[in-house]
This record gives sequence, C-alpha cells and structure tokens, in this order.
Amino acid sequence: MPKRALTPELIAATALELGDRDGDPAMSMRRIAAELGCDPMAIYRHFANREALLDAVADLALAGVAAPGPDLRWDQRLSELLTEVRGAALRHPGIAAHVAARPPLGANGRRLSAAITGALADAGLTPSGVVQSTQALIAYVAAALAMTVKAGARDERWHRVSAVLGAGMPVVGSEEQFAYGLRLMINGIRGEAAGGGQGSVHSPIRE
Amino acid sequence: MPKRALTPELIAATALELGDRDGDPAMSMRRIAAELGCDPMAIYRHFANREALLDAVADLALAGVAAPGPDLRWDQRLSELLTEVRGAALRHPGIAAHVAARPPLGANGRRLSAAITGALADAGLTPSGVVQSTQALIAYVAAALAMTVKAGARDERWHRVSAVLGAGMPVVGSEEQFAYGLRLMINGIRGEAAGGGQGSVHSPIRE
DNA sequence: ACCTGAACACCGTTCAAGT
DNA sequence: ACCTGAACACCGTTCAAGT
Repeated sequence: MPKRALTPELIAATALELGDRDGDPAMSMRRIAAELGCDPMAIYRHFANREALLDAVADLALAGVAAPGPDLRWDQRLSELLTEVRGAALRHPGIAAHVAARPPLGANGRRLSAAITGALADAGLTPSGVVQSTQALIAYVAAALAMTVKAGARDERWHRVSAVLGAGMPVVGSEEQFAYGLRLMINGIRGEAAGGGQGSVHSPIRE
Repeated sequence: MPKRALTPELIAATALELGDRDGDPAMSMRRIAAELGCDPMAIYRHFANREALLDAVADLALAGVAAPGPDLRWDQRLSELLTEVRGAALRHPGIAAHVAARPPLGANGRRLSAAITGALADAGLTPSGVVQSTQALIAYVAAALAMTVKAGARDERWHRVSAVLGAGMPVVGSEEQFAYGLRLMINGIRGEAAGGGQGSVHSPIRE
C-alpha cells in the first residue's frame, strides 16, 4: 500500500478510526504513528502536541451533525441538536470522553455552538442569558456524555449509582435520562425567557 | 520522623495533600509511595488499583460538606448544597477533575446524594423524577466543575470560548456561570413538579 | 533545513525472588 | 505467608545525530 502524504486531516482521521476500533487507549502518539506507518515524531510536524491532535479528532467526530433548520421552534431545535451531538459522539466511543472534556473550539464545535446561541436568541433571552445558557447546555451535554461513556464498557460503577438511588429506574447514562435532564434545562430556559430576569434565584414562578 | 502504619485513610489523605500541593500529575502511585516512604506496591495492599485509590481521595475531598438543614426550602437546600460541593472540590484542585469524573459512591458521595434526593422528594417530584433529576443535577455539577478546573490553571482555551460566544460576558467556569445554570435546572425541576408530567418534552408551560 | 530515532523521564501493574 | 523491588510494557516529548 502506498504511503499517503501526511496531513493533519489524515492523521486525525486515522486516530479516530483507531479509537473506534480499539478504544481510547489506542489513540497514543506511538500507535497512531504505527498505523500511519510513520515515526511518532512526524506527527509533531502537524500538531503541537497530543492535546492539539485530540482537539482535532474530537471536532472531526462532530462533522456529521447538522444544525436543525429554522422551521422548528427554538426548543425543538435545541433538543434535536443536542441529542444529535450526543449520538454522534457515542458513535465514536474512543473519542467521546474527549469530546465531553474539551471546549468546542474546532470548526464543527463553533458551528454547533452558533446554532445553540441562535436558538436561544430566538427564545427571547438577553444577550448575557444566551451566553450563560449556552455554556450551561454545553456543560450538561458534556457531563451526560461522560456519564454514558463511563457507564458503558465494563465500568459497572455508574450502574451501582442507579441501585443506590432507587431500584427499577432508568439506567444512568441512558438516552431517557439524557432527555429528562435536557427537558429540565430547556424548561428552565423557557422560564428565564418568559418571566425571571436577573436576580430570580430564589423567587419561584409560583409558590 | 517515625513511619506511621499504612492505612487506607493515611494513603488517601497523603494523596490529597500531594495533589493540593503539586497538582494532579503528582498523584501517581510512585510519588504517593515516595511521600509515604513506602514501596509503591505497598499501596496495592489497601487499594485494588489507582482507580480505587482516587475514588477514596475524591470522596475525602467532600468530607467537609454538610447537608443543609431541613428548615430551608427544597430549592434553597439544593442550590446551597451543590454550591458547597463545587466549592469543596475546588479547594482541592488536584482531585477536582476526578470528583467530577466519577460517580458519588463513597461515604460522602452517598450522603450528599441522599440529601439531593431528599430535597427533590420535598419538591413533589415522582419517584422516577427524583432519581432522574438527581442524576441530571449531579451531571451538571460535575460538568461545571470540570469546566472550572480546565478554565483555571494555564489552560486558556476555555477562556477563548467566552471570546467566541460573546464579549464582556461572565467568564466560563465562574461561580456566576455556575449559579446561572443551576438556577435553570432548579427552575426546570420546579416546572416539572408543578405541572409537567411524563411526556411534556415539547409542551411549554406557557406559549 | 529537514527529518529520524535514540534516549529521557516517567507511568501502572505483574511477578519472581527473597525473608 | 508476607513483602519487596526488579522488570514489563508502555507513555509523551526532547534532542542530538544523521542526511
């Protein structure tokens, strides 16, 4: 097989493939290099360090996620988009934890963040509310994703949480659980947009 | 200095101290052993592996957090408790990321989880809602914590997110940002308890 | 000037050898 | 039976030596 010229794109795609196939410990500089048939140091020509490479791989994992069209209501757009982000990350189990752990600064991350802020602006939040809600939603998706990843594989510890909290309940990390929490956030945002202004931390909508 | 007898408690306390002082890469089996003046393998007498040790250390970091008294309203109890959990974790920067990354299965974690479920039960949620909301809240706190930890140190990448999302806004990982997201969740829970039952994902309280 | 790969300074964990 | 520490199989990254 002819050795293709090394590019950032090829390196990231190879790392993603390797992670999908053999799990995230397979995404070491050495093993990625071996898969590419090059010296480990050759990768450092294209990425400053492992962190930078994983940023690119994490962003690549979100490439397939499309922002929902503007014909949907803001809350539907949000829940569809974030559910798809979660799904896309889970389709790449090797990098999912990294997607959850790092800020969405890549091309796809910025594109999807912009879609979130767009939906929130349509919800009628203040500019400050838009930014803060975006960050809160990203935080929630990241955490739910991290939980799902940990609950998967053979790490049964998160399953024990379900046992501790209550029997017969939706399993930690399930899509059901994700949707529930997302609904809480969106309902909270709706309340914020409708009534509550700045200092409503302890003032309920109705007592 | 006389070498104290090795116990799980002493090992965990030493690891926590080491993490506080020199950051989380200092919490390696080898360096903890060096600090204790023992062979690295001696730790494996008391913990199955590094994961198990970090579980204990993460739980220890939450030892000082007290569950708020029952004289407060459920929503105040929640926001006080979760704010204190975040604060306690941040006081131990070495282990904060691990607190965020693992399920609250230690003694303190279970104690605090129970306090959350107690508050949510008082809010009037269904048993299933209590469990799912608990998990969603834990997810949110974990993620906000992880963001704050990453935003600190010299990882300026999360700060760039603020720049991307909008200028002059509360910084990612700030207490302000944390409180805002927490308010969203609590308001969402209030809505869930008051009106919305099972399938209200797309049915707003008011249109 | 560019690239390679040996070497450095680490890891977590296994396991054989010592007491 | 218990404990020690050498050894295994790795890391990410630096840097000197080669072309």
